[in-house]
Amino acid sequence: MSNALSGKGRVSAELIERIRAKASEVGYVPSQAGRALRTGRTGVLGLVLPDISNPLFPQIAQAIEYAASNIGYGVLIADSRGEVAMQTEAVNRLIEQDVEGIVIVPRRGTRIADIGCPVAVIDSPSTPGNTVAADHWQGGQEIVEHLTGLGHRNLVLIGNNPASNVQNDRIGGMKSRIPSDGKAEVLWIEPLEQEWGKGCLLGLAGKVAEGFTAFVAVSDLHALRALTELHRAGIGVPEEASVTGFDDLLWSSVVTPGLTTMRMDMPRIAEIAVGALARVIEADCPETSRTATGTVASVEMTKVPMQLVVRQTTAPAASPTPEMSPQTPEGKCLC
Amino acid sequence: MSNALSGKGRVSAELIERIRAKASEVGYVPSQAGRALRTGRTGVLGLVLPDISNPLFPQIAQAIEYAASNIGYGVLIADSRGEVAMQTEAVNRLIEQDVEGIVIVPRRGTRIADIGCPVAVIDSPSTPGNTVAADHWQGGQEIVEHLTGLGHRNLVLIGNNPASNVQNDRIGGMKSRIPSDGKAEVLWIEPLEQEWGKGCLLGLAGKVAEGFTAFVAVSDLHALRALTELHRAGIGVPEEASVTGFDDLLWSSVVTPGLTTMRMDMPRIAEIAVGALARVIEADCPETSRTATGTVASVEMTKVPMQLVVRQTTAPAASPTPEMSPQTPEGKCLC
DNA sequence: CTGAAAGCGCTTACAG
DNA sequence: CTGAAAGCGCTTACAG
Repeated sequence: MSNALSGKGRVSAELIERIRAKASEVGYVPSQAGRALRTGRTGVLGLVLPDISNPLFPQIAQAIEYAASNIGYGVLIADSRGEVAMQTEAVNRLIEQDVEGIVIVPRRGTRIADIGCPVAVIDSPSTPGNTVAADHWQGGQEIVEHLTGLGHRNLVLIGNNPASNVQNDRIGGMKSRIPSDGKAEVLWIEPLEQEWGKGCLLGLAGKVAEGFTAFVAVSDLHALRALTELHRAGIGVPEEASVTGFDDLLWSSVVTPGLTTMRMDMPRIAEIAVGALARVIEADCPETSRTATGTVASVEMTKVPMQLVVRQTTAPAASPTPEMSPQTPEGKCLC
Repeated sequence: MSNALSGKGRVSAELIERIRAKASEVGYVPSQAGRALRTGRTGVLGLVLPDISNPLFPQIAQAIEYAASNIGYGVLIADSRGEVAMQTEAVNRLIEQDVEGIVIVPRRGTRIADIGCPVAVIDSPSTPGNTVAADHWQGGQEIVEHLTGLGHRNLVLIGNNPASNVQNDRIGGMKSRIPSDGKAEVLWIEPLEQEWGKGCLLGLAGKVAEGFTAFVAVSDLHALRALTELHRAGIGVPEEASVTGFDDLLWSSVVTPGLTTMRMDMPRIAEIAVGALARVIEADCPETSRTATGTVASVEMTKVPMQLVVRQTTAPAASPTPEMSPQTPEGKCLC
């Protein structure tokens, strides 16, 4: 009977008739609850995010939601608000809500225990038990290659947390591409978890005086800070110094000059994470109803390349091979 | 029997025994699916967001999730990706997933049709059928009062979309507080939906020459743009001109000088929206099982005041009543 | 006061 | 090839 609706059995005139009948009845919506109970499938994935201070939140959440809805899953969010304890609690809440799998962007330094449902972890490739991540190392390499290609030799690398896998990967990649005739200095600008300097300086002007011509930050936030400090010190960007960031946050294209940065391919990352989850869920399901266990161990870790976004904060310092003219902003200006 | 677990009936030794038995069985999790089917309650709310380009996304999502989980609801997200058609589709997807109510942050200019489930709308107070919103008008008033209090008389108001209720409320509020001995000029800086100026200027330096001393933007994004343009033009902020934004986006405290801005009380807004939903859901439910209809009409529109956040981009222009010293950044500096 | 039974809406083997 | 029945896990009136 309901085969008509689901299109399983073979009906012809009946099919159309039934569908009409059902559809006309004040908009029949085939309650997920009943289906869920019967099939053990809820069609819902959980998404656990670290905390609001992560400016990538929107990109991640949107990408996961998109990838999930594309293959017919809903996404239940849970925010761990930066506390490790909350992260576990968030996971439990999601499980109680019958999610079939969980995508988790772990809080820094957190290991994900083997909970009783499939899990996909999005973090740095250096994180053990990870599922998918941007290739931060390669990102670091590319941004430095971009700068050295422009002729820069002396770079200041700016990070704020030596304990972060993501930042270490990025900086490691950067270092690996410093040419033999160049040098790099790492500037860790903040004790962990601390409010940012309000008016306190990093001494970037001094670095310029020392001969550094490029400031390579591990995030756009740091780059923005460097940018404003250089502005204040009267150092022209990109004429006298180049600045780059990471992540291509929303405002990065808005500041003047626009920030050169590396972008993660979040849609791809999300697709892989959600796809991996869907695979084990759909393989697991016929057998074990709602006791689907185990992490997504079968899926080996995937690294997704990052993409260089060249804007106006990078330019030839003393360019032997000028890759592009920073004087020509792409896009027309209608002001 | 299961009364023991739920704590309804009165059992004493039995209670403890049962709980032990259940709890020991590989961690009994009282499947939402069964409960949902029986009670018609899924305990899940939907959240429909406009699109990723809204930098408030994280604040909103986090606040809603927090408010919802506080009163025992989960949050299923749906992103309308900026398309009006997708918004309806997103709502339908959520309904199919048996959400009991929907919080919707509508796409600009969209009216929410009466769908078959309780809805709470978060938008500008000027939007008809709204449930709760920040008091953007009052926000505009306060930011201008802050500036006039510092002695500013000639203000440039910066917006980008005259069709936005939010922006109009903010600018309306601003205008209403321009003193009789002052003047205000509105600068609409962008044709709708257009890529931002990459290097193209707003002519802010000219405004300064004309005697304007404060630039009051409807969003931090615009303020940041103004800030960088003034920097480039060699105009000191806040010495020669003050700049203010709106929304207190993440990076607003990071730029140097920190951006003075108005902040929405998102936790409060979320609490009201979710609370309104919960009220009609829980009132509605005993009678109509899963056919809970109607919008949250019973809840009259609520305006939540915005809060001034003073940082370093505002200062006395020619201050008759200096409210605070901008030279003293709050917070210690450990650099 | 406690335990067995009915039924929420669905799907899917199973009998007709 | 089609229609009636069983059962997913829960809750809640109802009989003992």
